[in-house]
Amino acid sequence: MPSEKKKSAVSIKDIARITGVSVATVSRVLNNKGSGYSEETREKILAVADSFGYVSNMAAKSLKESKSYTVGLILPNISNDFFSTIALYIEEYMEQHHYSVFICNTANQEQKEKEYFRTLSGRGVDGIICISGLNALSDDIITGNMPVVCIDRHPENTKNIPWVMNDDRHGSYLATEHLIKRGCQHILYIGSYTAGYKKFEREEGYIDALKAYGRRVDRNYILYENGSKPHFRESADLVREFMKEDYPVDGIFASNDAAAYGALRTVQSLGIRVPEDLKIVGFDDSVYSRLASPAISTIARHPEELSRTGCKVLLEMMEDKEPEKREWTISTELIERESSQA
Amino acid sequence: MPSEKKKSAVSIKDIARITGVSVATVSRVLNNKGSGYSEETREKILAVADSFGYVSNMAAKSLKESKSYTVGLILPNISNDFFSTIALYIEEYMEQHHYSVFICNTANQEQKEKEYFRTLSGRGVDGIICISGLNALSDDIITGNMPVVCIDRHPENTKNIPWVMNDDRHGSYLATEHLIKRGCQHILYIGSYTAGYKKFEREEGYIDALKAYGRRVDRNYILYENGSKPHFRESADLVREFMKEDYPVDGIFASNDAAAYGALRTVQSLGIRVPEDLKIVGFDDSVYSRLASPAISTIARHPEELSRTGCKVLLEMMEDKEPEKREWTISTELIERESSQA
DNA sequence: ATGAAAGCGCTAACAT
DNA sequence: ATGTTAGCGCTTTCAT
Repeated sequence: MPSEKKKSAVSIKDIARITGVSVATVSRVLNNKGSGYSEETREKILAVADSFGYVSNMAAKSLKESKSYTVGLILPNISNDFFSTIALYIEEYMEQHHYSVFICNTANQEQKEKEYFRTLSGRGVDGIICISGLNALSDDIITGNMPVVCIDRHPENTKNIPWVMNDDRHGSYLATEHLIKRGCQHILYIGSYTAGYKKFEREEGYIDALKAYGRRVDRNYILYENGSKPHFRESADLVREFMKEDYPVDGIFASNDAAAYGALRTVQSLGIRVPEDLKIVGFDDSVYSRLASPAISTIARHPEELSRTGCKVLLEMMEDKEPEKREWTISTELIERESSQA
Repeated sequence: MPSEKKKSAVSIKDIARITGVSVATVSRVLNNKGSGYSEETREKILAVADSFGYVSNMAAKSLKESKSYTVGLILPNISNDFFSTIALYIEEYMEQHHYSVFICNTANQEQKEKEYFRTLSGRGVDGIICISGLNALSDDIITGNMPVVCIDRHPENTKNIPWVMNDDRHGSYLATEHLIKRGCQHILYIGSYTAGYKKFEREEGYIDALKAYGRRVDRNYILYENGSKPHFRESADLVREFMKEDYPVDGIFASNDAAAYGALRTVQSLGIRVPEDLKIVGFDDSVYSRLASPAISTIARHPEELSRTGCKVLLEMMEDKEPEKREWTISTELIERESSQA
C-alpha cells in the first residue's frame, strides 16, 4: 500500500475539538502553563491527549518558538573509542534536558566540518558541541549567534567560543615524571598528529618534565606518527627503526595507547623485557593499554566530565546566560600498571 | 550581552523583498523547480541568497511538507565498538542523501527504547533505524506508519518491519567447523546474553557444526556470561571455574571476542599453550581478538554492508516504495589468526 | 478560566 | 514567467 498517506498524527486541534475547548487551552495545559484552565479541563484534556497518544509536532513548535530542542555534535570520527564515549555521555545528558542530538562525522575533513556548521544552523539546532579537527574555525562561526562550545580540542581562533579541554600537557608531564622517578634515563617520546589539527601539548608536557628534572631534551628521542599506517603498526615500525640506531633507551612515553602498544610489541620482539629493561607509559586509558600484556601504564582523561562540562556550558549559552568562564580544564590522571613497575 | 536577541536568519521573504520578486519565485528558484522563472531572476535570486548566507528554515519546511529529512538511530550503546562503527556508516550514508541522524542511546533499557520511538516521532523524523534491545517491539510501533528497519538484531514481532541481520548462525558454524577441522575434540562454547534480548543463533551454529560432524553435544561444554562482570573478566572467571572440573578441552569458541580474550588469558595462566594445546576462536573481529597475543581467530561481521543495506531499505520505505524483501542477511566470515593455527 | 486570531517561514495551488 | 494566498501545528497576546 505504497500510496497510503502517512497517517497525520493527532494535533492540538483534534484534541480541542474532542474535548470541546479551544486550542489555546489545550496548549496551555499541555505545556503546563500553571494557570489559565481549571483542574477539570486539565484532566479532561490530558486524558484525551493520552488516549490518542498525542505527541506535539516539533516542527510547528520550533517554527513558532525559534527553538528546536536539538543540538549538533560535530566530531572527527564516531567510531573512535574516546569520541564515541563522549557521544554517549553527551547524548545522555542532553536527553535528560530534552534535547536530541544530531551526530555529525567530519572524518577529519575541513570541508565537511564547515558544511556541518551550515547544515546544523539550517536545521535550526539551538547549539553545537564541536570536537574540531581544524586549526581555525571560519569567521561566520565565531562571529555568528549560534551557541557553540569546543571540547577536547580547541582551534586557535575560538574568540568568544568557550572551550573545555583535557589537561593534556600536565598528563604528559605526569607520565614523563613517573618514568623519571622510576629511574629511566633515556625516555623516547612518540607523538602523533593529524592533518588539519596540530597541537603539541603532549610533547610540551614531556619536555616540561625533562626540564624540571634537569634532563637534556634530545630531539632524536622525539618521534612522530603521521597516520600513514593503521592502528599500532606505525608506532611499531617507528620504534623498530629507532632501535636500529642503538641509542640507549629505558623508557618510552607514547602520546596515545595504540602507539604505546605498538612500541611494546616491537621492544618485546627485540627481546627487551618490559618493565625490567624498559618501561612504557601510554595515553588515553583505552583498550590498547588495558589489553596489553603487560598492561600498560597510561594517562586517563575523563570523557564523562569533559562531556558534562561541555553540555552544561552549552545549555547555559542556549539560555542566553553568559558562561562563568571561557576556558575549562579537565584534569588528567596517571594510571600505573605493569609496564612501568619498579 | 545576554539580552541580545538571536539574530533571525534571512528568510525567503527578505530575499524576495531585496530582489523585488515574490516569495513564490524565490522558493521555486531555491528548490530548483525547473521552470517558473527566467534565467535572469534565477541568477539574481541565487546571488542575493548567497551573499546573505541564506539557509532555509527547516522547521517551516518540515511543517509544510511533513518531511524533515531526519532519521533516528536507536541503539543500545554508542560507545560500543561495533555499534559506533555502524553509526559511522549510517551517518555517512544518510548525510549523502541529505538526511541528518539523531542518535538515541537506550542503554539496553526497554523503557528508553520505547520512549525514543515516541520522541522521534514527535520530532517528525522520516524514519528510524533500530538496533533493538527488545524481544518484542510495542504494538504502536509495528502498526504505525513510521518507516522502521531493524538491523543487527531483530525482535520477535517485527511483523511488517524489514530487518537486516548478520548471518550469526552460519558464522558460528564456520568457527566451530574450523576448530573441528583443526583437530579439536572437545570444544567449549561461551555464550552471552543481555536482559531484554535473548537470541541463540550463535549457540545454534555451534550445535549445527557439532552435529554435522557427528559430534555429541555436551551441555557441560556450554557456558554463559550474563554481564555480571565487566569486559573479559567474566569469561576469564567462567573458564577458570570450568577448568577446575578437569573436563578435557582442546578448543574454545567464544561468542564474542572479549570472552575469547578472557578465555585466552585464563588458559595461558594455567600453562596451557595456545594454539598448540588448545585453540581459540572468537566472534566480532574487534580489538580484543586483534590485540591479543597470540592474535585470536574470529568471525567478522560486516558493519558497513549491514549499515548500507539498512539505510537503503529505509530510504526506499521513506519514499513509499515497498522494499523488495522483508529480510536481509549479511554474510559472516572466518578470519584465521594465530590462536587456531594447526 | 477560556477563546479568537495572528503569525512563525515555507510550499504549492491557483491566479494572472 | 511571476504573484497571491492558504495553510501546515503551534504559542501567545489580547479580549472576554
